[in-house]
Amino acid sequence: MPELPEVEVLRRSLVPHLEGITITLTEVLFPVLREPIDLRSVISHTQDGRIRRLRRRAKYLLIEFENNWTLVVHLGMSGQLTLSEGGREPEPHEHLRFTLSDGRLLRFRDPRRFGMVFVVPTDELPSDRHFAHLGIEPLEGELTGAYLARESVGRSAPVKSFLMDNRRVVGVGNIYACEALHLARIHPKRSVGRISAQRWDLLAGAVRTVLQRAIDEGGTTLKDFRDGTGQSGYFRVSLEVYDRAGKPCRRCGRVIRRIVQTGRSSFYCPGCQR
DNA sequence: CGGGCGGCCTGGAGGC
DNA sequence: TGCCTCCAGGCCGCCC
Repeated sequence: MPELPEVEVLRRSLVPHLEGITITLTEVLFPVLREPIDLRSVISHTQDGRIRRLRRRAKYLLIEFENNWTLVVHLGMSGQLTLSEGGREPEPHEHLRFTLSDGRLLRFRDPRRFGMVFVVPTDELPSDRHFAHLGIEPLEGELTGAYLARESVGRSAPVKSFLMDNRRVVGVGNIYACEALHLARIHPKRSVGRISAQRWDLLAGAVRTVLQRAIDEGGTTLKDFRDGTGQSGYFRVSLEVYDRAGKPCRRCGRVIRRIVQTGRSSFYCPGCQR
């Protein structure tokens, strides 16, 4: 599900509801995720804690408490973090829930269990093993063609895998890698060793443009993405290539193709992308 | 050592 | 209707 835009949309949707709020009860219903939830530490550092602010790093949502601990949530492929006003009946695949001081619930559900939930002291977050190797944030001014060109020196990987490698740039997953490459008119299989400086500039701009537009549209809901209040995103209708195999390119009319690269589907236009 | 691949899970779609 | 296979937005570790 969630690439950078979806996590950012989730974060923004939760800010007005969570910042300054106190958690009165933390309950772990089903601790089994890819990394098991450490009940003791999650409960002891969030229950009775007051949320200072919500941040994001890469595809991780960071819920920072005034006790200087941070609750880290990763949605994996199918995770959802939603506020609910209704009853307290457990929902399907509900792993964890927080009761807020106003009585509402913040629920974490994740059918496929690729998500992650853990706590870490806020000042130790950068050196945590989930974060230490991460590359730059694409929307914070550091992503330039020169940076990408520099990072690609001595490599031969296809540009799509390179874009999705979070040691270089974070937040770009399968959908937005395909979309950015289409916008920059680069074939997903092109080797990073054979991309000109001008084309790197174009690609850096395309990544930022695509991510920003997706945020503006509330993210991409293919199936199950919802923000913290249950809203779907609308960027799906703006996708130019992702999941459009067999349909015409809206820019040149050629038929969009699907290929498989490192086990993932890549969608591209054989007319525009060389 | 860069990079490709399998594995982790459930559920929905489509073929027969 | 039911059973099977394939596929899905991420990430890590293993292996060549």
